[in-house]
Amino acid sequence: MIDSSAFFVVPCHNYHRIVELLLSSARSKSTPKGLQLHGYILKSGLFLIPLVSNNLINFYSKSQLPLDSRRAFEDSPEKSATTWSSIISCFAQNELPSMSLQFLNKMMAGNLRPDHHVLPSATKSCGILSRCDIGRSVHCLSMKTGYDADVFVGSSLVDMYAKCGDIVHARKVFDEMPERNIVTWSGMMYGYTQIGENEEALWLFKQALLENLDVNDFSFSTVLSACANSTLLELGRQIQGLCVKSSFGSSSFVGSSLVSLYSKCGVLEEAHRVFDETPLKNLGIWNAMLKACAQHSDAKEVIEFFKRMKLSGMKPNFITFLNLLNACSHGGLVEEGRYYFDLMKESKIEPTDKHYACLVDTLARAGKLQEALEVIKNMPIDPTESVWGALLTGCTIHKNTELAAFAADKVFELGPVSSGMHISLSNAYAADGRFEDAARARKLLRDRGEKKETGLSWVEERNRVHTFAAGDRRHEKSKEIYEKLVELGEEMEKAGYVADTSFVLREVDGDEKSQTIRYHSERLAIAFGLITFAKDRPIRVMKNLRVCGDCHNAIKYMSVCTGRVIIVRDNNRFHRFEDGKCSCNDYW
DNA sequence: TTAGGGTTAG
Repeated sequence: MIDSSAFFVVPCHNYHRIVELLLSSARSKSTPKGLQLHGYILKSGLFLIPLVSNNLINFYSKSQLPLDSRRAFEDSPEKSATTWSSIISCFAQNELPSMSLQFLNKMMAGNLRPDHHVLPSATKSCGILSRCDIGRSVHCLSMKTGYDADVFVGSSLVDMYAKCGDIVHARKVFDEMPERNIVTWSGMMYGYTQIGENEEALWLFKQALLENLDVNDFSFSTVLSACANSTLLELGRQIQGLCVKSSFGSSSFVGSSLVSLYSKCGVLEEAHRVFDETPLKNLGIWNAMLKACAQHSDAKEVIEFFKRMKLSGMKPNFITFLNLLNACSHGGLVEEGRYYFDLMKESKIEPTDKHYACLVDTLARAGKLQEALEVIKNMPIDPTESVWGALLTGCTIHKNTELAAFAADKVFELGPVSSGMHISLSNAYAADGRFEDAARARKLLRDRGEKKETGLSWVEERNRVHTFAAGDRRHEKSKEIYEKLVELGEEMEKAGYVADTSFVLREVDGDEKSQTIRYHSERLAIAFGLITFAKDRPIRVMKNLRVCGDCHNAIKYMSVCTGRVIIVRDNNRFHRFEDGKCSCNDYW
């Protein structure tokens, strides 16, 4: 029932007052007030006035009620370009991008030309759908109508191409635009971070500063995530300073990027501080903090944070659960892993292959190989490489060579395999005595001209990054680094360290094996840290691959012999070595 | 006195 008595004070002929009320309901997100207004508008016949019905469409759009918006659109007697623009933008903003494009077609079928308000919305819809093909048509349309010179249209095109991964066209549009603003620049920076060209994104940010553009929370969060991706701690700190100065320090988007930056750089305390100091916490910052705890192997704390998050009224999404499940698998928490997996279904969130991979990983690492296999068999979606890969890893740890080879077969059946996977497959077959298949896996790797990703470790020193590969002698302090490692090696052996050469897969004799292992990239990076940094400063090393078992053991001895804290981040988590122990409890 | 473009967390 709609009660119009509340509007007795509103003179019927003054529809401007109604428009004002609609606008203020949209702004204050007061849906009930808007619904009452709608009743009044219908009763009084005011919906016949285009300005009123257009505003009604916009009110529903801002209230995230696109279907009601559509009804208001249908009721509107005179559909001008503005009316179409309102409804097309409504669908683009309310997760109905396909419908937004359908309405663009309808608009054109009625001989109305899309203008500079419609085109950005339509382009945005193409970006959301990752439909570069349709996006190109909209681009052509913009050029034909001359609206491609408009800064809104151009910026939306840059973003659309970036979202579709077509950085070349994004850049072409960007370069050819007659006028650019901070939105255009942010879109371009975002595009580069999406394809891993973080340095290019940083360079653009610097240009934006030099051109005196008003950088804002959007640009800050993007550039900070570029720093996070490249673990550029010092640069990130400097940019944080700029954020604070320009009063974007309390933005939750900026906060999420900062939490992620500090977490990825191994400075967990700072991540906590940023989290605590961000006044309005959105889902992103909660997820970033959960991920930070998970990366630093604090499964219990992840669970505590999750409880706090629910108490604060924040609803989890699929990323939240991915972090929870990840924490459970790293912490060896089998029961908890199962619990959160079921909780996700209760929360009506469909598990993706990555969620299944986490569950399988948890079970398989704990030695529950048959259960893990059952989970895979009962999956409602097709198991992917990461799911079978998780089973394979567990089988390797628990030396079930037959099941490992079976998992490897399944991976092979899926078709092309990612580069690191060939080695795992080959090893699984070899362990099961299937040498021909092992050779086949290796041959595939060679045929495709792929090499195993080179293992690299790096250390940040002020604004410089020192990178090392295994056996690398290119560094200017190479001589001191190797001397340090030899000296330290002797102390470590006295303390009881024995090199375990089974981690070297190449077929070489024993001596050469221990030589190779002695100079893995992380050891060179640590030695550099030892001879460079003050004694009380932790040595932070980043690595792109997993740390091998022997290095993991060796670094424990290094922490004892030198009395230093050594923090190593591998491709998915942190190891904090202190007094001969590692924070991962040897479970990684 | 209506309508348009960019961000975080995986």
